[in-house]
Order: sequence, then structure tokens, then C-alpha cells
Amino acid sequence: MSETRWLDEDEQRAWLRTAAVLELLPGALDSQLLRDSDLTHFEYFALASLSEAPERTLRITALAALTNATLPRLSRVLTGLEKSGLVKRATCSEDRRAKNVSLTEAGWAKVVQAAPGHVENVRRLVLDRLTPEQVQQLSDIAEALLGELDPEGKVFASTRS
Amino acid sequence: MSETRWLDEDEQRAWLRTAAVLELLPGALDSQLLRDSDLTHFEYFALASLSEAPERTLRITALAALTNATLPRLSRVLTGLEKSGLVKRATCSEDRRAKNVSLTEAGWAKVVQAAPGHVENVRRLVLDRLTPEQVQQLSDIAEALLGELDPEGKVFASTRS
DNA sequence: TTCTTATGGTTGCACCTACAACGATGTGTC
DNA sequence: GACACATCGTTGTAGGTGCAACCATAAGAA
Repeated sequence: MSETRWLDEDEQRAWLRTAAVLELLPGALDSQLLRDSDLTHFEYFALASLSEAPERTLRITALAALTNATLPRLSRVLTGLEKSGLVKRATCSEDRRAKNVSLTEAGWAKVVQAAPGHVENVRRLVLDRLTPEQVQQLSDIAEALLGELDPEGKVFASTRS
Repeated sequence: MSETRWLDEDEQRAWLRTAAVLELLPGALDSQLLRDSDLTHFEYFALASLSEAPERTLRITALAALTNATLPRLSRVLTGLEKSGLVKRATCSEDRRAKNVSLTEAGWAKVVQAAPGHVENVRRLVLDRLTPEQVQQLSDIAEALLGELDPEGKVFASTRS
């Protein structure tokens, strides 16, 4: 048992501010999307991820990795999106345990409609409040944190150094 | 209607990484505290905030501002903490609409027991993965974001510049 | 083949959170 | 004092999320 290394003043301030952002930012992202497009941020992110995949189709497990969701969570969200006609599921022919999710035309239209407002919101809340140097710093910091949070690099593999 | 300013490559990478951290970090904080102390991060934060207040007591509204919670959310969390004997509520004598929440002895003991593991986890997940310069950068970045997320500075007033 | 084990995905259950509506008290105006 | 209005906190209700248990299919061993 080693002694606890308590936070010094600078560390404490940095962490308290970070925790505050962690608490506030997700809600700010959700509320704009819910208001303007009737989507949670997670739903938007899943649809956007699909929209950039080949054939706008992915294995459910692959989409879960991209969006960093657990399978149960994604499964239920997909059920909702399917009811809304934005995606469809189909059993995979090669591996009949697996399923492919595809964006429907309506789903594609939804992403196209929602994207500008969402991007504008990300700028307003985050990017436009930082200098270009800070944006780069944030990118490096987040990358460092993902090393611990997502050690296998499964999530957002395309964005890792 | 102005044209959408889409994200350039650096901005997109920074944002995707940040969104990934936003998705993963809260769960990592919760799971250590739930495992070791049977508290969510939010519950821990509320108890810790109380533990640093004069008399270990705060108005419910003041605690909501400190923890950045809505009143309904905090009210229900306090109900749970009260059932566990960690806090108690008492109607405020000066303003009988209001109530004061106080940490009980058991609540204080819980904070004392939980703090070392939590601090260690914050170091493992965040602070120890960054250079001292990056910790300072993160502090400044979070401060800048709170300017938009919490314009009135009600939250974490003590940590703002 | 048959048995065992691993993987893909869904569902039961419990809990947490948001939004809106509500009861109760305080403040200002006439 | 009596009214309108704002504030403090709680609760009804609906929906999201995690964990564990579950079914179905696949892969490997005997």
C-alpha cells in the first residue's frame, strides 16, 4: 500500500474543469440534435458512421466498436432507428450469427439534414472557442487518454495517430 | 443561411477523439467507484462537495450548481444517499422553501474511504498520461469550453480563472 | 459425427436521467 | 391584506443504459 498522491492545486483545477465539461458537453450535444433532428448524439453518430461505410452497411459488432457502444445498447438503439425507418437489419449470409445494418434512403436523408446543424454546434461549443494550437493540443491530449481508455485501439481506429 | 463550414481533417480528428473520450471516460470513472465504494461518480462528487463545505452542509440548489446537476436529478440522488444514511436533509429555517443537505458521520467516512482509490483512478486515466504542460493545456481548454457551456459561471466558480 | 467452447446479438431487469407538472413558500405591487 | 409572480424542491412519466442471462450459430476436439 503506497501513500495516496493527492492532487496539487493545478491538477485539481484541471481535473475539476475537465469533469465539468464531461458533465455538460454531452447534454449540449444531445439537446441541439433532439431539438432540430429528433436524434440523440449517439443515434446521430451511429447513422453518420454508417453513412461513411462501404455500401452504407456494417456488421453490428463493427458499428459497436466504431461508436464505442456495448452490444446491448446498440441493439436497442438500432431497434428504435429501424422502427423509424432509418436503418434496416439483415442476417449476414456468410456468418448466420451476425447481422448487417444498413442505412436506408430515409436514414441517409436524415444524416444530410442533421449534419450542418450538428457541425455548427460542435464549432460553437468547442472548436470556435479554441485557437488552432489548442485544437491540436486537445487532439493530442484525447489521443493520450484513449491509450488507456481504449487500449486495443478498436474505437476510432481511423483517427488514431 | 450561410454555407456550412465543414470540419477540416485536423478538426475532424480532434473532434472524433474528443467525442470518444466523452463516451468512455464517464463509464471508467463510474466503474471504479461502483466496484470499490458502491458509489456513482456523481454521488461521490456530491458527497465530496459537501465534505468541503462549511459545516459539511449546503443548500440543495447550491449543491446542484456545484455538481452541475438539475434539481430533479439531485433530488433523487439525495433520496438514495439519505436512505443509505450518508446525508440528511433539513428544512432551512430562514427560507422555508429551501432545504440544507448535510453529510452525516457515515457520509464523511465514506468519502474518506473512497477518495484514495478515486484519486488514483483519475491519475491512471488522465493526469499520469499527460505531461505537466498538457495538464495545463487541458485546464485552459476546459476553461474555454466552460465559457460557452456554463456562461454564468455558476458551476465550479471556485475553479474559474 | 458428437461434444465442448467461443462468438453475435437480443432481452429481462434494475437503475438513472430528463422534462414537465405540481405543491409550498417567498417577494413585490396595489 | 390580497393578488400576481418567481423560486425551492419533489414527483409522474417516459426513455436510455448497464449487467447478466439467454438463444442461435460457428469453430475446434475427440
